[in-house]
Amino acid sequence: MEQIRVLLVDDHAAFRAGLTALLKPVAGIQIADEASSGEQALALVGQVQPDVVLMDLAMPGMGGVAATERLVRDHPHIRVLVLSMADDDDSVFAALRAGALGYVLKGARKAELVRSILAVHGGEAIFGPAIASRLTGYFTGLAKREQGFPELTVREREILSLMAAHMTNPHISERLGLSGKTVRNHVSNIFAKLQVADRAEAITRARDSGF
Amino acid sequence: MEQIRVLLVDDHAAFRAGLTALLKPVAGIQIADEASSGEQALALVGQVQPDVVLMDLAMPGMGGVAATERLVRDHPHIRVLVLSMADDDDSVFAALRAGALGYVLKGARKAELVRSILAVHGGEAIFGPAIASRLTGYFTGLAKREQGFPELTVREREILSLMAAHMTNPHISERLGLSGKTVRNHVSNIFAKLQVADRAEAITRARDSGF
DNA sequence: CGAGTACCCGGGACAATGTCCCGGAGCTCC
DNA sequence: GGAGCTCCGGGACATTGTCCCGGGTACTCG
Repeated sequence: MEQIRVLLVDDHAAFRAGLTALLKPVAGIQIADEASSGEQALALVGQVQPDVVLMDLAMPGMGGVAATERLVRDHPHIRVLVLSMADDDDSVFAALRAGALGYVLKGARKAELVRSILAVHGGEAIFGPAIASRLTGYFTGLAKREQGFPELTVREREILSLMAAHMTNPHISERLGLSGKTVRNHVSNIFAKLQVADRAEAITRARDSGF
Repeated sequence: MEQIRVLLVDDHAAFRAGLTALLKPVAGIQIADEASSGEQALALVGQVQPDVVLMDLAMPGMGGVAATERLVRDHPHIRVLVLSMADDDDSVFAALRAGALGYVLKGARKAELVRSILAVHGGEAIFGPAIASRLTGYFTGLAKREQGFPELTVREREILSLMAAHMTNPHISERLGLSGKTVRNHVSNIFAKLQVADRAEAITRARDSGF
């Protein structure tokens, strides 16, 4: 049976030891090595060749976010699973932006942790319950902003999309073969329907609505 | 051992049958019922009381997205795992906005599917490999947009933040006790530094950069 | 101390943007 | 045959943005 090689990155030796003891008896998972800092992790991945890196975020020196960013950039085949205490929005989204495939809190039960390692190893993305609620909150929050988007005519939607692409009125009129005046009138009507005062706000609204 | 009650929602009877055959022998998972449309699923959840709903997206009548939206709104304790053919951005993010906790492609292997059901049942969020890459692309794409935000002076940041609040130049000048002309000049300088042409784009940039 | 630099404050002249009017053409629905 | 839209444009006007300009202040460097 092929083993999943895991690299542990955490500044607390006791936590690494506990994790090793927890994962040692699991079939299919093998602790390849440990690192106590982001710098050390980056230095080790070359020779250790892990499949999955279990990454803590709060560490002295280079934090887990920066380490993750460099790791996924230099070794795209390695999957990073963040294992952190922090469940605030900033930490979660910073890890995601850095390229982490998963995010699990340190309080996770063994079954959840093992499942997460297996999932991440297969290229799946997985997030613990507390993190999952932040993620869905993020997207359904977006959805909420979408509601109440007024109905626009075909022409108006066409023009709004060109506006959202940061085109000036003359460019739009040229593209559509219209008079500059007509475009400005359409633009004005769009503003009225969206209940906004200017181009800037109209584009913000359109963007938030996934236009 | 407690069973996870799963409700299958898909308009193809053959696919439901295949899925049932696949999941039947799995310990801990139980197919509670099947539905062939979004409407039928909504009608069934009350009496079936599933823990997890396996939801297809492309269905005649009410689609999976709309069904998911109503389902999570009316039954927050039920977790929705989308099982779809579509791997485009629109489908994935529409499902997320609707409140789905997971998204797996129909080509997924049995192990991945079972793992996803278990994860979603525990409140975790999980996404198949193809979907995971879209998700990380979304967030690392955000990160890319954030970089390279030029340095602005104190005054300029002050004015930009008021612009982002959709204030007109006269309002800004009044608020700051400046001449309207001065504000316009500041605004113009901000545009030059941000390398944008108008208010709209400046605000978009500021927003994307978490200003 | 003087020179240079960066920031802040404004004016002038001009182009682009947006507002509130107006009328005409096509189109559907009753 | 209206009644009500959407679309197309004009006129007059205010706002916004651009590219110039100069004066004042504060800071650093030689």
